[in-house]
Amino acid sequence: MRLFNTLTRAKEPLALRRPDAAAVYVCGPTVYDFSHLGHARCYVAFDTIVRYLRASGLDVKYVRNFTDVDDKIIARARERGEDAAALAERFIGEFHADMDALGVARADVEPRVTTHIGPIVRIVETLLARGHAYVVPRRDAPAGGAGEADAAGEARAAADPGDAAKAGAAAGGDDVYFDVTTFPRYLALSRQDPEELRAGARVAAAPGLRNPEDFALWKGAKPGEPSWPSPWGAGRPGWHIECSAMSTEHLGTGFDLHGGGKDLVFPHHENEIAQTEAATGEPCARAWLHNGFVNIAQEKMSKSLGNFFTVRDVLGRYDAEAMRRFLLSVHYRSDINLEVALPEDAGGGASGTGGGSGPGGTGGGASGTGGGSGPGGTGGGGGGPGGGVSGAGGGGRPAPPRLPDLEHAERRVTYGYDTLKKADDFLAAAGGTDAARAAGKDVTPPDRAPLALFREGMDDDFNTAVALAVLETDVFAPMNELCDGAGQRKKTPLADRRATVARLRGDLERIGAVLGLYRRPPAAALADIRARAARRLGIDEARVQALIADRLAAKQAKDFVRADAIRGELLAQGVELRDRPGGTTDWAIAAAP
RNA sequence: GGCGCUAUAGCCAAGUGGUAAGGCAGAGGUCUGCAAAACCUCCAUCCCCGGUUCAAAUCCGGGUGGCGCCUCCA
Repeated sequence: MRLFNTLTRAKEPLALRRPDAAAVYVCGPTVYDFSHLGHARCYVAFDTIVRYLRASGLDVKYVRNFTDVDDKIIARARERGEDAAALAERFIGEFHADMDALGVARADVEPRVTTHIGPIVRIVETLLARGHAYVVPRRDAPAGGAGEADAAGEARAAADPGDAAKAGAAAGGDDVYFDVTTFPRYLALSRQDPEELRAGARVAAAPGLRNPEDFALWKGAKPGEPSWPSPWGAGRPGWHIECSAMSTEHLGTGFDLHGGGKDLVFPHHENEIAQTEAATGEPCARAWLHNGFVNIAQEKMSKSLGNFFTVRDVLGRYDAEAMRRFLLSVHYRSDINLEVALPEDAGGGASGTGGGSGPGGTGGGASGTGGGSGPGGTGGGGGGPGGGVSGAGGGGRPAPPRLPDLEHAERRVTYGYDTLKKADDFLAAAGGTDAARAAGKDVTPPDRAPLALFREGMDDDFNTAVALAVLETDVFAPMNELCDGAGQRKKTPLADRRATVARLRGDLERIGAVLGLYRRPPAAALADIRARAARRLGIDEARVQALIADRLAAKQAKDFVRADAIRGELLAQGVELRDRPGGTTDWAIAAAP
C-alpha cells in the first residue's frame, strides 16, 4: 500500500508503527453550524480510507475530534442568545445525522476539547517548562482599543465599546504563546520560508509577542466567554493545541496517519507538529494526508463567498448515496467541482438575456445560491428543508439550482442497483447464491478479477476513481451480460453464468463495504432514489401509475397511437417508461435535457 | 511577493518510462409494436518550447493558463 505524504511530498509505502495496526487521527469539525459539502468530502474520504485499512486486515483506531469551544462558536451563540455549550452540542448531533446519512461510520474515539482541558493544560505547562512557550501577561487597559491580545480578525471586539470596557474590568487570565524560533523544524510541513512568511503576512502581529509568527496556546478569558481555570488564570485553549493534546492522549506519538483538509496544512497542522514534537521530543505523525476542496462552479466554496451548500439541504433533494458516489469519483487529494445549473423556470419570460445559457447561467447560479443561505436564512428558516420543498407552491423563493453532477451520480447509482436487482433475481431462480456458486464454475478472466483490481487501485493512494471504474467495468457490466445471456457469453453454460454472477455478487459486497456504496436492498434503494427525484422534479407518482394503466389498456387494444402519446406526455415531464417482459411497465426518471 | 498544487477527448476523470482505465455525451448494431433498459462496436497521442532516454502524458529546465495557502476554514 502506498500513499502520498504531505510531509515528504511523495508517494511512499505505508510504514506502520505496529505492523498489524493503524492509528489514525483526522481533524474534525468546529461545531457551530450545519456541515457543508466540504466537510462531507473530507469525512467521506477518510471514512473510506479507514474502511479500506480495516478491510486490509489492520486493526484501526480512528480518532476524530470535535472542536466545541472556539471564537466562532462563541460568536454564533452570542448572536442567537444561546448557550455556547448547548449550541455546540446541538450541532454535534446534526453532524452525526448528516454523516450517518452519508454512510460515514462513527470514529472509534470522538474527543471534544471541553473534555480534554486537563491534557491541554498539561501540554502547555510542558512547553513552558521546556522553554518553547511564554506567558503574555494580561493587560488591564487595552490601550488604543485595538490592542487586545488575540491577533487577527478581532476587530469586532475593538469596535464594541461595551465589550472593551468589560474586558478591562474583568479578571481574565494571561495568554500563553508558542515561540516558533525554539522549534527548528517549524514550517517543514508547509515548506515555507520564515522570512517570506513574515513579509507576506496580511495581518499585523499582536503586541507582546516575541515573533510575529508565534501563535496562541492558551487565551485568557474575556467576560462572558466559556473559560476554565489554569495556572495562567481563567482562559481557554488556542485552536491548534487541542489537536496535539487529543491526538497524543488517544494515539500517543508517532501515530500512523494524520488527515484533514488541505487548508489545514498551514497553520493548523504545522503548529500541531511544533507543539507535539516540542513537548514530547517525539515525532507527531508518520504520514500526513490532505484532501482537496469541493469547489462550486469552479470557485472555492466558502461562507464569505456565500456559495456554500449544506449537506442537509442537498440531501433533501438528492440521494445520499449519490452524493457519496460523487465525492468518491475524484481522487481525494484533488479538488472536485460541483456544477450548478439555473433552474429551468427562471421566472418571467425571456428578459433580454436571450440565448446565452452558458457562462452567464453558471455565474447566476452561483450567486443565486447565496440568496438562499444568507445569515438570516441559516437561522430558523434553515431548519426544515424538507418542508420547503413540498409546500413551496409558486411563491416567492427562487427554485433551488439543479446540480447536474449529483443527477449524474444518481443515475450511476441507479444503474448499479438495477444491475444488482437483476442479479439477485437471476440467482434466486437458481436457488440462491450458494447453490448457484456451487453449481458451476467462475468464468471471469483471471486478469479481470474485481477484488484484485479494486485492491490495486486502492493500494495506490486510495484511488477511489479507479475503484469505481472497476465496479462499472468488472462487476456491473459482466453481471448484466451474464444475467441477460447476451453478447459473447451467450454460449456460456447457464450453471457457469450463475456461478460467476454469484461470485461477482460476493465481490461487490466486499467492495461496497469499503466504498460505502450498494449496501441497500436493491428494490428499496431504487424506489427510494426514484421517489426523491420525483419529489424534486414535481412528478406525481400516482398520476404516473394511472397513465401507465391507461397505456397498457391502449396497448392491449392495439391503439399504439394512444400508447405512444402517453409515453410522449410522460417523457415531457421527465418520466421514461420501460416495458418489461410479461406485459408490465415500469418507469424511471429520464436523463436531464 | 513567498510557498504549494495543477493543465489528459465536447464534458467528468484515472494513468510517475514502453505505443492513453472508466463514466457522460455522440455514431453504428443486437433486442423492442415503438421506445427504454441492457449488451456489443467505434470515438484523444496527453497546454507550449527545449532537454534526458532505445523509449515520456509520465523525468528535468523554461514558458503560458487555472487553483490554493500565507487571516477563520474540510
